[in-house]
Amino acid sequence: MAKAPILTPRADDFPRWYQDLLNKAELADNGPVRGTMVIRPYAYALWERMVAEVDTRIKAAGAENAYFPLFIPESYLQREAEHVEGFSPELAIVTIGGGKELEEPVVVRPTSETVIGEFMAKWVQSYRDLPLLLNQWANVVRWELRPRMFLRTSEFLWQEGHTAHVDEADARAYAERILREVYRDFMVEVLAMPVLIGAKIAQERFAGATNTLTCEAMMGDGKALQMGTSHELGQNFATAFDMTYLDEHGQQQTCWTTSWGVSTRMMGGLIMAHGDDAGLRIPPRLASVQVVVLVVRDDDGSVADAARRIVSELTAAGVRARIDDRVETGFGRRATEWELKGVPLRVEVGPRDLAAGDVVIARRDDGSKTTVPLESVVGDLPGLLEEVQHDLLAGATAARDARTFDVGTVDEAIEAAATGFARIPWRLVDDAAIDRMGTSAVTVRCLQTTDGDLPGDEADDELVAVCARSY
RNA sequence: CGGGACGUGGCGCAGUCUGGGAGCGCACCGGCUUUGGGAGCCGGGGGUCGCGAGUUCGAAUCUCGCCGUCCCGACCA
Repeated sequence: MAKAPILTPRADDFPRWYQDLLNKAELADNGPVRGTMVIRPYAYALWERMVAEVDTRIKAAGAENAYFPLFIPESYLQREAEHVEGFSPELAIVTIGGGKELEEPVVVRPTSETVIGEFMAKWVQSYRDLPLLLNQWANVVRWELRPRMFLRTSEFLWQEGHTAHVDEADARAYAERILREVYRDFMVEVLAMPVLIGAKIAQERFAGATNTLTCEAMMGDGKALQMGTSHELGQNFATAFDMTYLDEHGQQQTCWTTSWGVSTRMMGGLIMAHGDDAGLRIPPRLASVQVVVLVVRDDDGSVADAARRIVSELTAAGVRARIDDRVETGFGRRATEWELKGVPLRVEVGPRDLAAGDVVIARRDDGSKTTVPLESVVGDLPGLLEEVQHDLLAGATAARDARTFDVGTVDEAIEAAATGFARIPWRLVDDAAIDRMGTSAVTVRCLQTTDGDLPGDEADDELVAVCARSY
């Protein structure tokens, strides 16, 4: 009598579960060119919600949006040695335009430090022009050898912020501010993902950065995912692009710059952090559809009328609600579809409910159902959405903590990282240890203070290295 | 890019070893009955068997090449 599972159970084959979910929840398809993907409307609606929430926070941090070209002269990349070395293997380069060989090949941007640096240099003349705080929403291309939908695709959508500052302290403070007030705040408060913040070790830094800060999340299989990064670029790009200004003493100075980004990779993180064997579980503050009002059946049109009334009242109350009145399709199928898509709350209305003056509310996060009076449902739902939001974060935090282990040796770290995160004193991790962990696919995800904050002035031997397998 | 597995209607697969009718389940379309957890019955539509060569009277099936997908590794913000 047991039906075949809708999705491959996560415990059986996590990657397969992920693929199944992308298909069944109508999130994405592979594109015709290897490594590319088509983002379907439901997933794109979620991305648009992410964009809206992140964009609001970026603007609150003082940055302005602009747009720079997709094509970058190859020579720009070459001006910063580490940068070009880091990106060369994954560049897409256009050599023919308009049917003719180009005099200088153009690269399809893998990131825009170089073009933006060129223009920042032009725009910054005085210390009064600083800080210069820019952001752009764009697509970028990095030719990937091993693509994975949303997590690593050859083309992806993202936001890249680029800023220039008078000195190192100001640049550092801004890079940290973005990490805390934009990225972590968004991930914790909206995505309900309890991300760790920390600094990357030298080997894991962005090509051309002097310091890379990161938000790391734990996925449902215990592996880590880098959800966003904020870089201090020192004066590397400022020097390469002659980004200078006159200070208040009339002295020529070189800027200090930062860059920071989050991408459609966060979609993959959202899926793998909250998804369960029945599908997605979208946190309410993110959800493009927070409540679906499902007409169970309708003999005379009265049920649909009641459902429409609920939807319009919810909409008026600021809830993102929609109706499902496809009564020609069975109840069970439709309930299953909305579960796959992770809609946080489902309101079920049928003739029996209506006769009793009730509706049924089903929570996606814990599967519970409660019957409530029709009159109170609209008033109750906003609070219930917040409760679901809170419980998803609490659940993800508990799941992460249950798989996080403080260890005292590299061997223990490797063992703990097989199922989750290992926290080990950084002073115990030398180059040989990093190599040894590497053979078990374990890497240092970030360095933190013992209480989980960004490294500051403390000596290295007081820091903790969080180690894990990762995507 | 190295190792492995796999490409057959939208999805999941059988058929390939041993060459000769392109099939099954789900999904889709129509009708009737249904509708409180993945509906039932009847009737339908849809596939150059990944692509290209080759062997053969004849290729989904054998050979070679290429492309793609998934896993592992290397690489990678």
